[in-house]
Amino acid sequence: MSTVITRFPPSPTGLFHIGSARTALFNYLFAAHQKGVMHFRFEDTDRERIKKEYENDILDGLAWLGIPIGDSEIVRQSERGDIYRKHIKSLLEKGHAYEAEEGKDDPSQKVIRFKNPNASITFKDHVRGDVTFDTSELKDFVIGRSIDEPLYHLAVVIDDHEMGVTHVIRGEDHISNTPRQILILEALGFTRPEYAHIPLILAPDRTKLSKRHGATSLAEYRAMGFLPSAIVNYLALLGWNPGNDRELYTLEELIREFSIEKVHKGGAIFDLEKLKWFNRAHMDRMSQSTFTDYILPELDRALKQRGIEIDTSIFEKLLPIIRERIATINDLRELIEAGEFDYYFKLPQLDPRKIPQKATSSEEAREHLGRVHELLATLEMKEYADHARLKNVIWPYASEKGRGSVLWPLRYALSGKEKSPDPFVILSVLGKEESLSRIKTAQSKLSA
RNA sequence: GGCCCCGUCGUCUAAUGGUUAGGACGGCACUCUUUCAAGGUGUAAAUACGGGUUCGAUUCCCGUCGGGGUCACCA
Repeated sequence: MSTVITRFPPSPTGLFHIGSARTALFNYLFAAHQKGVMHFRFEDTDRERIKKEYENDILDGLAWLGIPIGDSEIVRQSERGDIYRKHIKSLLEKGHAYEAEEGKDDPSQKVIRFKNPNASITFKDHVRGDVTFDTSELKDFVIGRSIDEPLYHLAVVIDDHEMGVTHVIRGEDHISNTPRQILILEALGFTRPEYAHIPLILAPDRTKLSKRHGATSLAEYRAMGFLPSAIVNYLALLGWNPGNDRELYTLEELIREFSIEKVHKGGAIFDLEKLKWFNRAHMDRMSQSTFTDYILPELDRALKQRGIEIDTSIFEKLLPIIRERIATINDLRELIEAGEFDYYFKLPQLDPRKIPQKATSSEEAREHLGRVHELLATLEMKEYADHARLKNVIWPYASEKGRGSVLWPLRYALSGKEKSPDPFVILSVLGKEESLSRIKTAQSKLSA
C-alpha cells in the first residue's frame, strides 16, 4: 500500500479564510491518520491578485494552528513555468490542445484551449459517492493564457501529479471543477487521484461565509483571543463527527479518530457561540502556567491603559477569578475596560446609600461591618491566602444575622460594585491590611 | 436558468429498517448563592412535504418543495 499524500494549495489572494483553514485541517488529519503526508504549495498563477502579505498570513496561520507543512522549500506555481510549458507542448503535439484566439489582455499571444472529447465523466467521491458530469457543456475550455502562462486547472493537475498526490480533499465549491481536471489529467496520461469534496462552512443565512457576515479570516479569530486548539477542535467537528457524543479533542486525538467516510454532505453554519464554548473548555484544561501565558499579555496591556501596573503577587490571586469569568481573551479585555478589575488595585468609590443591603438600615450595615472587622482582625496576615478560612470566620455571624445583610455591605465595601466575585475571594486578593482599611472606610461613610 | 450537491431540534450533530428519535451549543426553569460569573439539575425544541416498497420507515425508491455550489483568458 502506497503512502497517502494529500495537499493544501492555497492561493495567496486574500487573508487565510476560516474555511480554507478547515480544508487544510481535514487534509492534514486524513494524511496523518494514515501516516501519510500533506504537501503544500502556493497557487500563484494569478499575478494580478497575489500578495506576499497573504502568503505570510497563510503560513503564520497554519503554524499557529499546529498544522505542519514540512521543512522543504515552499513550492510556488509561479516558479514552475518550465514544467508547465513542457506539458502544454506535449498536449499541443498530441492534439489534446490547440492555440486559439488572441489573448484578451495580450493580443500578441494566442490562448491555449483544451480539445474537449465531450466525454461523460464519473468519479468516486469519498464523501458523496459517484458523481457524474457530462463534460460537453464545458466546450473547449482555456487552459493557458499562452504557452508560458498556465491557468488554474492545468497547473493543479500537473502539480498534483508531480507531487504524487493520492487524495484531493477540497471544498465542495470545487466539485464542478473536477471533471475538467480529470479530462486534462487523462490527456496527459496521469493516474487519477481519489477525491473528497467536503461541505462548505456557511454563514447564518446559509450562504457561503463572506466578509459581510463578520469575521472570515483566521487572523480575526486569533485577534479575538481564541485558542488554536479550540479552533482546531471546533472546525474538525463542523462537518465531521466521530459517530459518538464526544466533543472535546486535541489535534493528536483528532488524528487518531479522523475518517473521511464520516464527513457530512451538507454545509454547516458557523456558530460563534459554540466556538466560545469550545474555547472555554480548552481554557479549563490548561495548566496554571499555560493559562498565565495565555492571558498575561492582554491583562497587562489592558490594565496599563487604565493606568494600573500589575504586580505578580496580585496577579496570581487573580488567576482563578479570571479563569471562571472569561471564555476568550476578548472577554478579559471587555471586563477590564469596563472597570471590573479596578478595585483590586485601587480604592473603590463608595456610594453610602449602596452599602447596606436593600431593606436593611445604615445602622445595621455599620454594625455588621464593625463586627466583621473585629473577626477579620483576629486572623494572621498569611491566613488571608485561604479564602475558605476567611469564610469560616465570618460565616457563623453572617448566618446568624442574615447573610445578605452582612455579606452585601462587606462585599460592597471591598469592591464598590453591585456585581463582583464573593467577598471572601476579594478579601483574599486584597490581604489583611487593605481589607481592614476598606471596611473601616465604608463604616465611616455610614456614620456621617 | 443549465449542471452538480444537499435536506433530523434555532445551530452543530447521533441513530441507516424496529429507540419514549440521543448528545452538545444557545434558550427557559430550578438549584447553589449576598450580587455577578462559574457549577449542578431539569425542560421546551427536529426527522421539509407527498407518494410508494415493507409487518414496520429518519433510514430504501420516486416526485414536489426548499437550500447551497458552479457555470472566467480567478483560484
